[in-house]
Amino acid sequence: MKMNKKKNKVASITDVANVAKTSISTVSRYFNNPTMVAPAVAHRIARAAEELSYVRNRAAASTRNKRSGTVGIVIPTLESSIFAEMTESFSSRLLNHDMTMLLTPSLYDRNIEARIVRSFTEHRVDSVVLVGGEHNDEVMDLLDERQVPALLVWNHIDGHRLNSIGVDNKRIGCMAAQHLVDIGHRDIAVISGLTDVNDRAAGRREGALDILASYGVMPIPEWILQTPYDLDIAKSLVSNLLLSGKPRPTAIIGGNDIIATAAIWAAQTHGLSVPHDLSVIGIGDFKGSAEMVPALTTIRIPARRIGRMAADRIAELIISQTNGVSMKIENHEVEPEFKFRHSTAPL
Amino acid sequence: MKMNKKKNKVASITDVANVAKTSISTVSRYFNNPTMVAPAVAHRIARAAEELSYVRNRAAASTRNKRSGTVGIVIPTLESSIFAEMTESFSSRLLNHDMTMLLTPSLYDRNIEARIVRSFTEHRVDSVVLVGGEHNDEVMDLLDERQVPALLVWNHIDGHRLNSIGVDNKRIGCMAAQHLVDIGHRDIAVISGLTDVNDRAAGRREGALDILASYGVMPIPEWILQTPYDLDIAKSLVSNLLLSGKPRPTAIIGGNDIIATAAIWAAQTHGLSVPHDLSVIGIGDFKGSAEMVPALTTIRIPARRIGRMAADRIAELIISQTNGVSMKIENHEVEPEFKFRHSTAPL
DNA sequence: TCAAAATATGCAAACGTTTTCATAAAATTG
DNA sequence: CAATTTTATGAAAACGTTTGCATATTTTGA
Repeated sequence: MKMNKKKNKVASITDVANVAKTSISTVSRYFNNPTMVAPAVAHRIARAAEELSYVRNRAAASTRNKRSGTVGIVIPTLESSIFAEMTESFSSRLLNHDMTMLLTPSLYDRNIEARIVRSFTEHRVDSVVLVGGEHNDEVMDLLDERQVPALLVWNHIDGHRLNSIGVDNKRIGCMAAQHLVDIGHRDIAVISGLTDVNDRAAGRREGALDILASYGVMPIPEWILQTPYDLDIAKSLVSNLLLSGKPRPTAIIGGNDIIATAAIWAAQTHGLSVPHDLSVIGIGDFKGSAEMVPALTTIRIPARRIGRMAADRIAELIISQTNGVSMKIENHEVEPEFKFRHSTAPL
Repeated sequence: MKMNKKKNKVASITDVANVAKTSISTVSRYFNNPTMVAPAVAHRIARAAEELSYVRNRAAASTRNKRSGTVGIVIPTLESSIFAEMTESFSSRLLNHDMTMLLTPSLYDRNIEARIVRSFTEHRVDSVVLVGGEHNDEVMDLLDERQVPALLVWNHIDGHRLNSIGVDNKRIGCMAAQHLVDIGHRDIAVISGLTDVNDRAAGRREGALDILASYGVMPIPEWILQTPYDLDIAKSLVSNLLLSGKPRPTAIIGGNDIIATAAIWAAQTHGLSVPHDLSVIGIGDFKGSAEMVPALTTIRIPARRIGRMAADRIAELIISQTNGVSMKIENHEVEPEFKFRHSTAPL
């Protein structure tokens, strides 16, 4: 039965120092740089900390040393696993660098995003990662003024003023369209995500349409559609397209695997067989795309790799900023990968 | 062209006070309790803050007032959208309470979970949210010693020493089994999640088997299986089951919608029709379960509601702790909902 | 009009750390 | 063994806030 100095306050570094009969400086060093304290003292500190169940206060530490050990990431959504894989690998890699992730979904709303980034800066995150290249001025200014190392993930944006790691969405759109053309399709619908709030979606659509145009098989306007990344909405959109009574496309490019999946289910619901009656290609290669029936032909975006690279890059940026050396902006492109499965077939 | 007091340091409350010709106390009050400062002064402060692009430092604030404005939540995984809906509604509701979420996935590993919780306490989160009822002693001790208000979500655990909000998983297991029995099935396989790392999975399986036993239709051992919540693995597990050459069940209870979906795809891949040749029921009602073909019969867990309630409860716990009043532990049960769709049919 | 009450402000201490600088002790060198 | 270098330690300042207390100012009430 031990008694605490102050009534049920949690132990501070001072308490540990007292019990260990040493100074708070030494205790601090013990935790941050164990090798510089003598073994005997180290042992006393360890015992004291144990006995008092001391937990260091990183918030307090950050007031002095500027580093909070957190990095904030805002992603459009947690749902539908689009960013889940990336975030998950990012987070576990970050743990290796002894940092903690602050994650908040913005629901594809740039104003919410701005609000979140502001909150992040109030908490003095060491770094911020954002999805895509389009952000409110407020966000850019904030990051700029405060010199917060920032990283854009998911798409590659050549020459962006911020670091980025991701894929070239336009190129991916091209690849998808090219595949369908290659296997003989000419009547192709392009169903993208919401291009005004989502630069990835815009890039992909642009790439797809470019290719189609170059082959002289530009879709009729009714075949160029947009939908949120939502199975429910996308499925009914495609249902309408298929049931309109108008000429039906022989193939559909989905802006991502969600849309492609929704398209397949819409077709199946109305008795159409994929790929026999309709070919569908997606983008992303999300969890489950390879297992569904028919397995989805798609362009794989290496999400886990992006997450891992992002974490490493962040760590790099932070230590270099701590050391006062400024790093060159880098825009790194990662390679997409075409996955030919069973949801597309030659005409 | 304005010049800063110190070379390119970010503005602090002191700088704001100087520019606004008032004291830091007043500036502090302006941000925390705007009504107590006179309009004229408030206006000067607002201008000064604007001019200096001042961002308050909540990390510093927390050293004095004990509240960091963050809550830490650890969930098993970000993937497969199991917890995504809950987390998303939790997070946006939390924003209403002016708090920020620290989220980290534990990958169903209790040691990682413990490590994360420790990191959370180092960052002095105001509260911790955990999924399920089974956690390392270290976690429980830490929460206990430091009196961190904690909340368990996802399953209802009567009489747990921590607050909880969730469903009764055993009961859900019962509902699923009951449905299949009701529509005439007797040869039923039960494929659960990993029961040793997942008390939800264990509860569901127990409930299902209880019901089946009570009808005298206990599955043969080969029909009681476990798998991680992974479409890939689950699908091949079910494939093996269906192709074993041994007698085939007429129905499968999936431990969650992932497993159920995998079961359907496995069946379809091998030319079996669902629900004609095989009925499949899931648990969860994840995104897409209603849209797939056939639409999945499942027991809905109201994830968004749980998330919202959790955020509100957390806010409550924190303010009551700030005020020094201690709240009674509450274990709140939320109602699951049976969704009869097209993946199950009478025998 | 004057005392009393309410309101607005500032001072200074406190929060729990890290880190610079100085110094004491120990190890190394010749 | 003395002179020098290395290592380990502590004192104290600093980080950016909040808040209790005291005081100055304004408002209220009779």
